[in-house]
Amino acid sequence: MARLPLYLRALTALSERSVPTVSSEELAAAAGVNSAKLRKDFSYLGSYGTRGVGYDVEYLVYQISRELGLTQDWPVVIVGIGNLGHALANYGGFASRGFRVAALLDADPAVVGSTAAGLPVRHMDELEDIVTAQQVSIGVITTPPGAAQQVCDRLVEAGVTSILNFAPTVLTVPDGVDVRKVDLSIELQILAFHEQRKAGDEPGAGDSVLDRAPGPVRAAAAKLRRAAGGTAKAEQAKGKTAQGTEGDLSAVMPA
Amino acid sequence: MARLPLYLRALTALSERSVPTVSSEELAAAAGVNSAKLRKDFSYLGSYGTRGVGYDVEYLVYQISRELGLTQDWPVVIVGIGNLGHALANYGGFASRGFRVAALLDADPAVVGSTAAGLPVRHMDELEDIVTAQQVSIGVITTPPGAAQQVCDRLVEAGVTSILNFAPTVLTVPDGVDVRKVDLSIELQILAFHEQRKAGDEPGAGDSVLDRAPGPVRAAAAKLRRAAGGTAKAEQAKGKTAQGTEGDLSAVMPA
DNA sequence: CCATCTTTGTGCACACGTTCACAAACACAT
DNA sequence: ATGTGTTTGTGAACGTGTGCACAAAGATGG
Repeated sequence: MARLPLYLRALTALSERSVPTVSSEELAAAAGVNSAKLRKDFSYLGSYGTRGVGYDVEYLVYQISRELGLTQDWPVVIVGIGNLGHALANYGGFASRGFRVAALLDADPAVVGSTAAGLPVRHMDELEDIVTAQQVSIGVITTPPGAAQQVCDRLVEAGVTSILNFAPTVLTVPDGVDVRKVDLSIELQILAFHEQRKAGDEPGAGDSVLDRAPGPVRAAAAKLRRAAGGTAKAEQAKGKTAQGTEGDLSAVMPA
Repeated sequence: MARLPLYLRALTALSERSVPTVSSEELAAAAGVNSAKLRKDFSYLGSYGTRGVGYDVEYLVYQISRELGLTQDWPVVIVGIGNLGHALANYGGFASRGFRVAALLDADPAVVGSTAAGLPVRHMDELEDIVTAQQVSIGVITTPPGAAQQVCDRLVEAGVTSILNFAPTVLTVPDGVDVRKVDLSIELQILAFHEQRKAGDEPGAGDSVLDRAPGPVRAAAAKLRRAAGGTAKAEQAKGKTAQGTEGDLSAVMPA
C-alpha cells in the first residue's frame, strides 16, 4: 500500500520520542487517516498488534521498513541536474531512508564536472557503466520534457526497472518497469480547480450559456463550431444559434 | 477530476502541432489513460465532442482551462527558499499555466535579500501584508518539516485557502482549506517497495519465520515482545517461543 | 478467579471509480 | 436520399477501497 510510508514516518517520530506502544487511533490521527483503515492495512501485513494495548512502535517500524524494502540500501541515479536535480541531490530525506545517490548525470558540458551535494556531476555517456557497475535499479528523471523519453529508454536499456519522473511527459516503458510521476504544475492546477469551486462558481469571463443548455442546443453549438472550420470563429457561430438561444461565443477562444 | 491537467497537456501539444480534431482513442493514448474513462470525464463537463469526428482540440483546451480555473491568473507565494524553493521559483511550468509567483519568503536573514528567478526573497514578516495586498489564495510550503505547521497556520490566518506542501509533515488545517502534499521520499519508498517485489520476494536478511506462521504463533510472539519490556530484546524472546517453533528474533531490531 | 474495560482484527455493506459494450448520432460516399 | 463507417455518450456490470460496527482477545483491578 501507498500509505505505509506515511505510517512509517509517524512511527519514527514516535520512536524518537521513545514512545513504546501506540494505539491504532493515535497513530491514525498522526498519519491523517482513518483508524479502521490503518488496522486493516496492518492486518494485511500480519497481526502485529496486541488487543487492549496497541502496537509496539519499534517492532512496527522495523516490519514496515522491511515490507517497503528499506532495510537494504537502494542506489539511485539522478539524470538532469538543473534546479530540481540540485534540490533532489541535496534532499536529506533520501539518505535517511536507505536511498543512496549513486551518481548525478547531465548532458550539458557546462554542468558536467561541477559538484552538487558533494557529488561530481558526470556525463550522460557514463550512464550505462554506472548503472551496471553499481546495480542501480532506480532512476530519477529531472530533465526537460523533450529529453525525458530518451533518457528513460537509456535507463531501462541499462537495467533500471523503477523510474521517478519529474518531467511533464507521459513516459512509455516496457512491461516490468514501474514509473511514478511527480508533476508540480498539475498539483497547482488541482488546487486552482478547487479554489475556483470555493470562489462560488460564478460564471467566468469566458463562460457561455450554451454550456449549461440541454442536449440539442449543445449539439447545435458543436455543429456550428465545426461549420466554422475546425478553429471555431465566434462571429460565424453567432446569430446562427439554433432555437434562438442567446449564444455568445465571442470569448470562447481568447486571441 | 485530477486527470484534467493531463488531458490539457496532451491537448496543448496537439494544438501546437495545429491538429484540428482528435478522437477519444488518440487522446487517451497520448494521456496514458483508458478511452472510455476519458469520454466519461469529458461528458461530465458537458458534451463537447462530435460523433464520427472527435473533439475540437482548441475548443477543448479552452473548456478544460476554464474548468480548471486557468483563464484567470493565480498569485502564489513560496515559503522556504532552500534548494527546493529555488527550484520551484525557477520552474517554468507555473507561469505558462496562469500561476504567478507573487513573492518568495524565508525566515533566514542570510537568504532574505538575495534573488531567485529574478525575484527578491523577502522576510516572513511580510507574509500577511503580501497575502492581503495581492489577494494570494495559494501558498507553497518548502520549509523544513519543523516550521511547516507554523507557516501553514500563518498562511491560513492571512487568508490562503489552498496549500501545496512539500514538507514531510501532516498539516492540520481548518475546514475549507485544501492541502495537497508532495512527498519526494514517499515516492521513492513506493518504488523501492515494488522493486523489492520484483526481486522475487526472497526473505530479507531480517526476516523471521514467525511472520509467516499462523495466528497462534504470531500471538505468542507478540506476547513475548511485550514481555521483553516494550522494546523487544531478542535474547529474552528466544527460547521462550511457544510450541517450540523455531523463532529467531535476533535480527528483528538492528542495532 | 472473575468482571470490566480497552483495543485489535474483521465481516459486511456501501460508495466510488473503472471498464465493457452498445445504441444513438454524425460524416461521408454513392 | 439512403447506406455505411466511424466515434461519441452512457447504461450496466465489475472490482476495489472505505468505513462502520462488533465480536474476540487481552489487560487490569478487585
